Amino acid sequence: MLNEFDLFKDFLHKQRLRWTPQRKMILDIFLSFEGHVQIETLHEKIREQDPSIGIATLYRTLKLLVDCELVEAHSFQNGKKTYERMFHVRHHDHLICTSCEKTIEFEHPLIEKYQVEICEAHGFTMKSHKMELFGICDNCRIKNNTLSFL
Amino acid sequence: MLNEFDLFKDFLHKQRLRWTPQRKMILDIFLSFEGHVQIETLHEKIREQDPSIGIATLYRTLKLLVDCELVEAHSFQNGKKTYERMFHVRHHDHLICTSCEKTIEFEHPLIEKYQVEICEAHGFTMKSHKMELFGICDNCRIKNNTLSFL
DNA sequence: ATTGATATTGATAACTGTTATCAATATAGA
DNA sequence: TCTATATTGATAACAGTTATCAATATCAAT
Repeated sequence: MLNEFDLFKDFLHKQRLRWTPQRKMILDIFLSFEGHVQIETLHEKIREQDPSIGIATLYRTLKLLVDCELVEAHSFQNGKKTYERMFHVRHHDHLICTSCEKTIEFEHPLIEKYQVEICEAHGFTMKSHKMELFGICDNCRIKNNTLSFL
Repeated sequence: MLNEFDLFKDFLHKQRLRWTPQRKMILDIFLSFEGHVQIETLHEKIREQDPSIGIATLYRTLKLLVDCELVEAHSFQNGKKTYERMFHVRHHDHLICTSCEKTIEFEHPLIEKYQVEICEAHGFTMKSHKMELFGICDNCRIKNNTLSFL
Protein backbone atom coordinates (compact mmCIF):
# COMPACT_ATOMS: atom_id res chain seq x y z
CA MET A 1 0.00 0.00 0.00
CA LEU A 2 1.50 3.26 -1.16
CA ASN A 3 1.81 6.17 1.18
CA GLU A 4 2.62 9.81 0.61
CA PHE A 5 6.30 9.42 1.39
CA ASP A 6 6.81 6.68 -1.16
CA LEU A 7 4.88 8.60 -3.78
CA PHE A 8 6.94 11.71 -3.16
CA LYS A 9 10.20 9.74 -3.26
CA ASP A 10 9.18 8.10 -6.54
CA PHE A 11 8.24 11.44 -8.00
CA LEU A 12 11.57 12.97 -7.02
CA HIS A 13 13.48 10.01 -8.35
CA LYS A 14 11.74 10.14 -11.71
CA GLN A 15 12.55 13.83 -12.03
CA ARG A 16 16.17 13.19 -10.98
CA LEU A 17 15.58 15.25 -7.89
CA ARG A 18 16.76 14.30 -4.42
CA TRP A 19 15.18 13.04 -1.25
CA THR A 20 16.41 15.23 1.60
CA PRO A 21 15.76 15.46 5.33
CA GLN A 22 14.19 18.89 4.81
CA ARG A 23 11.70 17.55 2.29
CA LYS A 24 10.86 14.64 4.54
CA MET A 25 10.27 16.89 7.52
CA ILE A 26 8.10 19.32 5.56
CA LEU A 27 5.90 16.54 4.20
CA ASP A 28 5.71 15.03 7.66
CA ILE A 29 4.56 18.26 9.24
CA PHE A 30 2.20 19.03 6.39
CA LEU A 31 0.46 15.68 6.88
CA SER A 32 0.03 16.36 10.58
CA PHE A 33 -2.54 19.03 9.66
CA GLU A 34 -6.01 18.55 8.26
CA GLY A 35 -7.87 20.60 5.67
CA HIS A 36 -6.42 23.87 4.43
CA VAL A 37 -3.04 24.82 5.83
CA GLN A 38 -1.27 28.14 5.46
CA ILE A 39 2.44 28.54 4.84
CA GLU A 40 2.66 30.55 8.04
CA THR A 41 1.20 27.71 10.11
CA LEU A 42 3.60 25.23 8.57
CA HIS A 43 6.53 27.56 9.05
CA GLU A 44 5.82 27.97 12.75
CA LYS A 45 5.58 24.25 13.34
CA ILE A 46 8.75 23.62 11.35
CA ARG A 47 10.69 26.21 13.30
CA GLU A 48 9.74 24.43 16.51
CA GLN A 49 11.34 21.25 15.26
CA ASP A 50 14.27 22.75 13.38
CA PRO A 51 14.77 26.52 13.23
CA SER A 52 17.51 26.17 10.64
CA ILE A 53 15.09 25.34 7.80
CA GLY A 54 14.61 28.34 5.54
CA ILE A 55 11.30 29.66 4.30
CA ALA A 56 12.43 29.30 0.68
CA THR A 57 12.81 25.56 1.15
CA LEU A 58 9.27 25.41 2.48
CA TYR A 59 7.89 27.16 -0.60
CA ARG A 60 10.01 25.04 -2.91
CA THR A 61 8.93 21.81 -1.30
CA LEU A 62 5.25 22.73 -1.38
CA LYS A 63 5.58 23.51 -5.06
CA LEU A 64 7.02 20.05 -5.61
CA LEU A 65 4.20 18.46 -3.63
CA VAL A 66 1.71 20.30 -5.81
CA ASP A 67 3.56 19.15 -8.93
CA CYS A 68 3.29 15.53 -7.88
CA GLU A 69 -0.40 16.04 -7.07
CA LEU A 70 -0.17 15.13 -3.41
CA VAL A 71 -1.20 18.66 -2.52
CA GLU A 72 -3.47 21.30 -3.99
CA ALA A 73 -2.94 25.04 -3.70
CA HIS A 74 -5.79 27.49 -3.23
CA SER A 75 -5.86 31.28 -3.24
CA PHE A 76 -7.91 33.43 -0.94
CA GLN A 77 -8.92 37.05 -0.75
CA ASN A 78 -6.13 38.09 1.57
CA GLY A 79 -3.58 37.07 -1.02
CA LYS A 80 -2.32 34.11 0.96
CA LYS A 81 -2.28 30.63 -0.44
CA THR A 82 -3.48 27.59 1.41
CA TYR A 83 -2.42 24.05 0.77
CA GLU A 84 -4.67 21.03 0.98
CA ARG A 85 -3.87 17.34 1.17
CA MET A 86 -5.17 15.54 -1.89
CA PHE A 87 -4.26 11.92 -1.28
CA HIS A 88 -6.25 9.39 0.71
CA VAL A 89 -8.86 12.03 1.43
CA ARG A 90 -12.41 11.72 0.33
CA HIS A 91 -13.83 14.77 -1.38
CA HIS A 92 -16.58 16.71 0.34
CA ASP A 93 -18.31 20.08 0.09
CA HIS A 94 -19.31 22.60 2.72
CA LEU A 95 -22.50 23.99 4.15
CA ILE A 96 -21.69 27.12 6.12
CA CYS A 97 -23.91 29.05 8.52
CA THR A 98 -23.25 32.74 7.89
CA SER A 99 -24.47 33.57 11.37
CA CYS A 100 -22.59 31.20 13.70
CA GLU A 101 -20.04 29.93 11.14
CA LYS A 102 -20.90 26.32 11.86
CA THR A 103 -19.86 24.17 8.90
CA ILE A 104 -21.25 20.85 7.82
CA GLU A 105 -19.52 18.60 5.32
CA PHE A 106 -21.56 16.75 2.74
CA GLU A 107 -21.31 14.83 -0.50
CA HIS A 108 -23.79 14.57 -3.35
CA PRO A 109 -22.95 12.07 -6.09
CA LEU A 110 -25.41 13.53 -8.59
CA ILE A 111 -23.97 17.01 -8.30
CA GLU A 112 -20.51 15.53 -8.82
CA LYS A 113 -21.77 13.85 -11.95
CA TYR A 114 -23.19 17.08 -13.38
CA GLN A 115 -19.97 18.88 -12.59
CA VAL A 116 -18.04 16.45 -14.73
CA GLU A 117 -20.60 16.85 -17.51
CA ILE A 118 -20.33 20.62 -17.42
CA CYS A 119 -16.55 20.44 -17.63
CA GLU A 120 -16.66 18.08 -20.55
CA ALA A 121 -19.21 20.21 -22.34
CA HIS A 122 -16.72 23.09 -22.20
CA GLY A 123 -13.70 20.99 -23.15
CA PHE A 124 -12.25 21.04 -19.66
CA THR A 125 -10.56 18.18 -17.89
CA MET A 126 -11.78 18.50 -14.34
CA LYS A 127 -9.14 18.41 -11.64
CA SER A 128 -11.09 19.44 -8.57
CA HIS A 129 -13.94 21.56 -7.42
CA LYS A 130 -15.13 23.60 -4.54
CA MET A 131 -18.72 24.13 -3.54
CA GLU A 132 -19.85 26.18 -0.60
CA LEU A 133 -23.47 26.73 0.36
CA PHE A 134 -24.13 29.67 2.63
CA GLY A 135 -27.22 29.87 4.78
CA ILE A 136 -28.67 30.21 8.24
CA CYS A 137 -28.78 27.10 10.39
CA ASP A 138 -31.81 26.04 12.44
CA ASN A 139 -30.35 27.24 15.72
CA CYS A 140 -29.58 30.70 14.45
CA ARG A 141 -32.89 31.02 12.67
CA ILE A 142 -34.83 30.22 15.84
CA LYS A 143 -32.60 32.47 17.91
CA ASN A 144 -33.10 35.36 15.50
CA ASN A 145 -36.86 34.92 15.44
CA THR A 146 -36.94 34.97 19.22
CA LEU A 147 -34.74 38.03 19.43
CA SER A 148 -36.78 39.92 16.89
CA PHE A 149 -39.55 40.27 19.47
CA LEU A 150 -37.23 42.14 21.83
CA MET B 1 -35.61 51.57 -11.47
CA LEU B 2 -32.39 51.67 -9.53
CA ASN B 3 -29.11 51.55 -11.32
CA GLU B 4 -25.56 51.02 -10.10
CA PHE B 5 -24.77 54.72 -9.96
CA ASP B 6 -27.72 55.51 -7.72
CA LEU B 7 -26.94 52.57 -5.47
CA PHE B 8 -23.34 53.63 -5.14
CA LYS B 9 -24.32 57.25 -4.45
CA ASP B 10 -26.79 56.13 -1.78
CA PHE B 11 -24.20 53.90 -0.20
CA LEU B 12 -21.64 56.69 -0.09
CA HIS B 13 -24.16 59.10 1.32
CA LYS B 14 -25.20 56.74 4.10
CA GLN B 15 -21.56 56.25 5.06
CA ARG B 16 -20.96 60.02 4.91
CA LEU B 17 -18.56 59.49 2.06
CA ARG B 18 -18.42 61.60 -1.09
CA TRP B 19 -19.44 61.23 -4.68
CA THR B 20 -16.47 62.27 -6.81
CA PRO B 21 -15.70 62.39 -10.53
CA GLN B 22 -13.03 59.75 -10.02
CA ARG B 23 -15.46 57.34 -8.41
CA LYS B 24 -17.99 57.96 -11.14
CA MET B 25 -15.44 57.34 -13.87
CA ILE B 26 -14.13 54.15 -12.26
CA LEU B 27 -17.62 52.70 -11.87
CA ASP B 28 -18.41 53.74 -15.44
CA ILE B 29 -15.38 51.99 -16.84
CA PHE B 30 -15.86 48.97 -14.62
CA LEU B 31 -19.39 48.51 -15.94
CA SER B 32 -18.14 48.68 -19.52
CA PHE B 33 -16.51 45.28 -18.98
CA GLU B 34 -18.19 41.94 -18.60
CA GLY B 35 -17.29 39.03 -16.37
CA HIS B 36 -14.05 39.08 -14.41
CA VAL B 37 -11.92 42.19 -14.72
CA GLN B 38 -8.39 42.68 -13.49
CA ILE B 39 -7.12 45.86 -11.89
CA GLU B 40 -4.52 46.10 -14.64
CA THR B 41 -7.18 46.08 -17.36
CA LEU B 42 -9.18 48.76 -15.60
CA HIS B 43 -6.10 50.84 -15.00
CA GLU B 44 -5.15 50.83 -18.68
CA LYS B 45 -8.62 51.90 -19.77
CA ILE B 46 -8.75 54.61 -17.13
CA ARG B 47 -5.39 56.01 -18.17
CA GLU B 48 -6.69 56.36 -21.71
CA GLN B 49 -9.50 58.57 -20.51
CA ASP B 50 -7.67 60.42 -17.75
CA PRO B 51 -4.02 59.68 -17.03
CA SER B 52 -4.11 61.77 -13.86
CA ILE B 53 -6.11 59.19 -11.88
CA GLY B 54 -3.84 57.33 -9.49
CA ILE B 55 -3.75 53.58 -9.00
CA ALA B 56 -4.50 53.99 -5.29
CA THR B 57 -7.83 55.60 -6.08
CA LEU B 58 -8.67 52.67 -8.29
CA TYR B 59 -8.00 50.20 -5.49
CA ARG B 60 -9.86 52.33 -2.97
CA THR B 61 -12.91 52.68 -5.20
CA LEU B 62 -13.07 48.98 -5.95
CA LYS B 63 -12.97 48.27 -2.24
CA LEU B 64 -15.95 50.57 -1.76
CA LEU B 65 -17.82 48.87 -4.57
CA VAL B 66 -17.21 45.54 -2.89
CA ASP B 67 -18.41 46.95 0.43
CA CYS B 68 -21.68 48.07 -1.08
CA GLU B 69 -22.08 44.66 -2.74
CA LEU B 70 -22.12 45.92 -6.29
CA VAL B 71 -18.92 44.04 -6.98
CA GLU B 72 -17.38 40.79 -5.82
CA ALA B 73 -13.65 40.17 -5.52
CA HIS B 74 -12.02 36.87 -6.41
CA SER B 75 -8.47 35.63 -5.87
CA PHE B 76 -6.51 33.47 -8.20
CA GLN B 77 -3.33 31.46 -8.02
CA ASN B 78 -1.09 34.13 -9.51
CA GLY B 79 -1.91 36.41 -6.62
CA LYS B 80 -3.95 38.86 -8.67
CA LYS B 81 -7.50 39.71 -7.78
CA THR B 82 -10.32 39.97 -10.25
CA TYR B 83 -13.49 41.92 -9.79
CA GLU B 84 -16.93 40.87 -10.94
CA ARG B 85 -20.15 42.81 -11.36
CA MET B 86 -22.81 41.55 -8.95
CA PHE B 87 -25.87 43.65 -9.71
CA HIS B 88 -28.43 43.03 -12.41
CA VAL B 89 -26.51 39.90 -13.23
CA ARG B 90 -28.00 36.46 -13.03
CA HIS B 91 -26.30 34.06 -10.65
CA HIS B 92 -23.77 31.76 -12.22
CA ASP B 93 -20.91 29.50 -11.23
CA HIS B 94 -17.36 29.29 -12.50
CA LEU B 95 -15.25 26.93 -14.48
CA ILE B 96 -11.60 27.89 -14.05
CA CYS B 97 -8.58 26.70 -16.00
CA THR B 98 -5.80 26.19 -13.46
CA SER B 99 -3.21 26.59 -16.18
CA CYS B 100 -4.15 29.80 -18.03
CA GLU B 101 -6.76 31.04 -15.55
CA LYS B 102 -9.41 31.41 -18.21
CA THR B 103 -12.83 31.36 -16.57
CA ILE B 104 -16.13 30.31 -18.03
CA GLU B 105 -19.45 31.11 -16.43
CA PHE B 106 -22.24 28.59 -16.35
CA GLU B 107 -25.58 27.78 -14.75
CA HIS B 108 -27.11 24.43 -13.97
CA PRO B 109 -30.69 24.46 -12.68
CA LEU B 110 -30.57 20.88 -11.43
CA ILE B 111 -27.51 21.51 -9.32
CA GLU B 112 -29.22 24.57 -7.87
CA LYS B 113 -32.19 22.39 -7.00
CA TYR B 114 -30.05 19.83 -5.19
CA GLN B 115 -28.28 22.58 -3.31
CA VAL B 116 -31.57 23.74 -1.87
CA GLU B 117 -32.49 20.18 -0.99
CA ILE B 118 -29.20 19.62 0.81
CA CYS B 119 -29.67 22.81 2.80
CA GLU B 120 -33.18 21.86 3.78
CA ALA B 121 -32.11 18.37 4.77
CA HIS B 122 -29.69 19.96 7.24
CA GLY B 123 -32.17 22.54 8.48
CA PHE B 124 -30.43 25.40 6.70
CA THR B 125 -32.10 28.31 4.96
CA MET B 126 -29.93 28.88 1.90
CA LYS B 127 -28.77 32.42 1.25
CA SER B 128 -26.20 31.99 -1.48
CA HIS B 129 -23.64 29.61 -2.81
CA LYS B 130 -20.38 29.46 -4.61
CA MET B 131 -19.25 26.67 -6.88
CA GLU B 132 -15.94 26.60 -8.68
CA LEU B 133 -14.79 23.79 -10.92
CA PHE B 134 -11.07 23.65 -11.54
CA GLY B 135 -9.60 21.96 -14.57
CA ILE B 136 -7.43 22.22 -17.64
CA CYS B 137 -8.98 23.82 -20.70
CA ASP B 138 -8.66 22.38 -24.19
CA ASN B 139 -6.04 24.90 -25.27
CA CYS B 140 -3.73 24.24 -22.34
CA ARG B 141 -4.16 20.48 -22.55
CA ILE B 142 -3.14 20.47 -26.22
CA LYS B 143 -0.27 22.85 -25.57
CA ASN B 144 1.05 20.65 -22.75
CA ASN B 145 0.80 17.49 -24.80
CA THR B 146 2.72 19.09 -27.64
CA LEU B 147 5.45 20.39 -25.35
CA SER B 148 5.94 17.05 -23.65
CA PHE B 149 7.48 15.69 -26.84
CA LEU B 150 10.29 18.24 -26.76
C1' DA C 1 -22.56 81.87 -2.74
C1' DT C 2 -19.46 81.34 1.12
C1' DT C 3 -17.60 78.86 4.65
C1' DG C 4 -15.44 75.25 7.08
C1' DA C 5 -15.08 70.54 8.57
C1' DT C 6 -13.48 66.71 6.65
C1' DA C 7 -13.33 63.21 2.88
C1' DT C 8 -10.55 62.45 -1.20
C1' DT C 9 -6.87 62.68 -4.15
C1' DG C 10 -2.25 61.40 -6.46
C1' DA C 11 2.46 60.34 -5.58
C1' DT C 12 5.06 57.34 -3.56
C1' DA C 13 6.94 54.82 0.41
C1' DA C 14 5.99 50.77 2.85
C1' DC C 15 4.36 46.29 3.31
C1' DT C 16 3.36 41.33 2.29
C1' DG C 17 3.71 36.99 0.23
C1' DT C 18 6.48 34.76 -2.95
C1' DT C 19 10.39 33.84 -6.06
C1' DA C 20 15.23 34.28 -7.84
C1' DT C 21 20.12 34.41 -6.88
C1' DC C 22 24.25 32.50 -5.17
C1' DA C 23 27.98 30.40 -2.68
C1' DA C 24 28.39 26.53 0.44
C1' DT C 25 26.89 21.89 1.19
C1' DA C 26 24.55 17.40 0.65
C1' DT C 27 23.06 13.62 -2.23
C1' DA C 28 23.37 9.50 -4.96
C1' DG C 29 25.07 6.86 -8.63
C1' DA C 30 29.52 5.10 -10.45
C1' DT D 1 35.45 7.29 -2.20
C1' DC D 2 34.62 10.37 -5.84
C1' DT D 3 32.18 13.57 -8.67
C1' DA D 4 28.47 15.82 -11.05
C1' DT D 5 24.90 18.31 -9.74
C1' DA D 6 20.71 19.07 -6.89
C1' DT D 7 19.70 21.42 -2.61
C1' DT D 8 20.18 24.45 0.96
C1' DG D 9 19.63 28.95 3.80
C1' DA D 10 20.20 33.79 3.63
C1' DT D 11 18.69 37.43 1.52
C1' DA D 12 17.80 40.48 -2.46
C1' DA D 13 14.34 41.19 -5.74
C1' DC D 14 9.76 41.30 -7.25
C1' DA D 15 4.63 42.18 -7.77
C1' DG D 16 0.39 43.43 -6.06
C1' DT D 17 -1.65 46.03 -2.69
C1' DT D 18 -2.10 49.29 1.16
C1' DA D 19 -0.69 53.24 4.15
C1' DT D 20 0.97 57.94 4.54
C1' DC D 21 0.61 62.71 3.76
C1' DA D 22 0.10 67.34 2.08
C1' DA D 23 -2.82 69.58 -1.28
C1' DT D 24 -7.43 69.78 -2.91
C1' DA D 25 -12.42 68.85 -3.51
C1' DT D 26 -16.91 68.02 -1.58
C1' DC D 27 -21.10 69.25 0.63
C1' DA D 28 -24.08 70.59 4.55
C1' DA D 29 -24.83 74.61 7.13
C1' DT D 30 -25.08 79.23 6.93
